[in-house]
Amino acid sequence: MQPVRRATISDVAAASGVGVGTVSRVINGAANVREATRQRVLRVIDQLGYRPSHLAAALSRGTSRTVAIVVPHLTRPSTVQRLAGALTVLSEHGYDAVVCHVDSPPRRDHFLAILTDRQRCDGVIVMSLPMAARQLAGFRQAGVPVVCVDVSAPGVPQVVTDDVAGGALATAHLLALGHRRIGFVGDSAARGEPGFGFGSSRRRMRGYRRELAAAGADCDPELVRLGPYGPAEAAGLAGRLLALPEPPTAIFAASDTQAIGVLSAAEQAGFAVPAALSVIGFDDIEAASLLGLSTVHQPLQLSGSQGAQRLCALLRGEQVKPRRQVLALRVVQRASTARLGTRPHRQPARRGRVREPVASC
Amino acid sequence: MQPVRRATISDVAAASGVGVGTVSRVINGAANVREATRQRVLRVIDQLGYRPSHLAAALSRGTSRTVAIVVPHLTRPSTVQRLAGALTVLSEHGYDAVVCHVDSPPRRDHFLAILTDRQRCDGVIVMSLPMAARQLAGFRQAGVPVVCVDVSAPGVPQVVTDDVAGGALATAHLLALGHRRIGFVGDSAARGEPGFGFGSSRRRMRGYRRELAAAGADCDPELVRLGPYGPAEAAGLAGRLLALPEPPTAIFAASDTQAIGVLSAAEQAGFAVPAALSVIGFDDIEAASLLGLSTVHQPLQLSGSQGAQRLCALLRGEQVKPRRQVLALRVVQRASTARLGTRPHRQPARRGRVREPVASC
DNA sequence: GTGAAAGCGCTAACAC
DNA sequence: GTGTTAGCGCTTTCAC
Repeated sequence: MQPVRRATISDVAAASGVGVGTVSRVINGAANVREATRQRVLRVIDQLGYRPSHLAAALSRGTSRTVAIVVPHLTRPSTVQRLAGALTVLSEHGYDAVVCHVDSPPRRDHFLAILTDRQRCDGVIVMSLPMAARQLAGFRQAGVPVVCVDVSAPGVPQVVTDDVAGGALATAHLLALGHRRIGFVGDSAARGEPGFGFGSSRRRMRGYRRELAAAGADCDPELVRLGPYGPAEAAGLAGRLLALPEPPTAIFAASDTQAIGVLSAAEQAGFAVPAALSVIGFDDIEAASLLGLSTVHQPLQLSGSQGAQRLCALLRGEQVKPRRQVLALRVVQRASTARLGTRPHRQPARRGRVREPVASC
Repeated sequence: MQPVRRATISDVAAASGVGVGTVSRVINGAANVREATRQRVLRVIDQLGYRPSHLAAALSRGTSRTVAIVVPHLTRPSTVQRLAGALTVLSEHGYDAVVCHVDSPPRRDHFLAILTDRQRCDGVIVMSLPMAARQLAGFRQAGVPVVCVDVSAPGVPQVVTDDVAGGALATAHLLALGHRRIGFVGDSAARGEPGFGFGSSRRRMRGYRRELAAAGADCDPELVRLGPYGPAEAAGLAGRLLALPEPPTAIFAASDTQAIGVLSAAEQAGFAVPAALSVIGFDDIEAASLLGLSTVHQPLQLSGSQGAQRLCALLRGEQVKPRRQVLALRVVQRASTARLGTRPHRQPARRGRVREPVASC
């Protein structure tokens, strides 16, 4: 039906009686083209149904205008928000974004390896994924700029939060409410997991332990329960916590998703929240405010957009000034945490007070 | 530090004393290369730190091995699952996936326009986004294969569910439990929204109306409440429904996310679920099972992977046989729906019974 | 099994 | 302003 051989730039040039250079200028909106010429070329382009070749342009130009985003756990609410933030910025800057979803260590290594191909992408954003020294060296050697989001890497521009401080913040909030027996529900560092052993859950737990120790509170190892990420799993862990002879009066979950599991377990076990059990999460995803969940807020979307912004700056040849950008964390108190011993007074479940900003940009 | 000019294939050829053709064969794992030669070339590649140019290879080959996914509402749980399903399959087939996140009609049109560029992508997957005839024609003319997921388009291979039937299914479930006054909470077709006026919510509502009419049940227009997507918004709508002089005894929400808002509103308004109010959602996202939410299950991830699979087949030059693939829907009953008039008997909140499969593959 | 050479379709530098 | 030309770095015949 359609002619098999599609028009190229030189077909357009010939048909409009100009050189390919001029056609190229018209296509790319260069200023130095007479309006009449421009119109004529445009008309021919339309008549011939000419569409420029993305590849040829990119090869000739020497840059693909593509950025790769390497990211595990895509289906977690926090991850998606980061991704969305990055996509918006990249798109605004005219970059295509190829998303590399990491669902296993081999896949991670695969992506990290091929992205050092020449002219595959102009830069890459690595989210929540610790990189091996060899992989970092690979990018450096290939001259492919990298920006990390939610993870650190030596010498790489990064947008992070202080998870340890955040864990401490959550714990301090509970301590301030008079709690002394505070449980923790977080991720086990499952073997074979993409970010094996270095996730945010671990760091938040460190903050929890530090704060407990500083307060001289109960550091019973039985109060710490780790398992696979997921609300149902967290519910299971919390259930066992609540079945203890001396159960905790408060639980800090490493993420809101897990905190939701904890809430569910509490209901199941007949612990009224917050009267009999205080619960605090981390992230401040959308569901948190709906459920009246107290949590540690972090700017998820912003982390993604900032990461992308920094990469774009890098690609413009600019320097990114403080290598490490630390985003602010703050406790948002809602209806799931209360003073120890308080009777079930109904609190507004929707609006939360904001407290204690921490860290800076 | 590093030599500015990086090695090309001809550098490798020269250094290993063979022609570029041979190097190309080695790189691409072609069979007809003597083992000794192969080893020698490989060694030189390593020494020179040679990395093939993705762009040059693609241009020369005439295909980018890239697939674009155009998708709105990325942060909705259902969308992410579809996306994840597609990404996995594409990656397995060696395709890069560029994700085009549509957050407004102009952006949608922008993406749909540039994706018809020659050699930009080998094919595109359009999710949950109705396409204009002109856009469809654009792809056809450009020879870029398109597959739709969660949306129909004339002449385009598509993976969908029967949302109307799903809406009817949910409603029938409530009717079977004895409910007659059944509310509906769904999306308003907000002007300026990407998929203006043709979302799944609308179709599910049609099924709801049809089923009510067929049963001769109450079709009070006051029982239908539409608003912007989101749990908080849905909670608001449900709140007003429950404040009615004669409130509904059951509510069907167009998505689980909105159903969660309804649950929250019910709690707020003092309606015990399911004793005083039955609630059913749609999608069966992870949170649904945790909250014991009855819902209409649809295979989200599968829709994405099937869409990708079909596109890959298309790109292999194969025919995709039934143009329209309809995925099965079924009601999953959990703890949020019960027979009208039933007293608050505790049901297991986690495990659900599965009922009434509908439609086929 | 291997080398030589012809493109792939465009951008950018340079001359007019 | 506009035309001409030299690459961009690879894949792929086609001989040998």
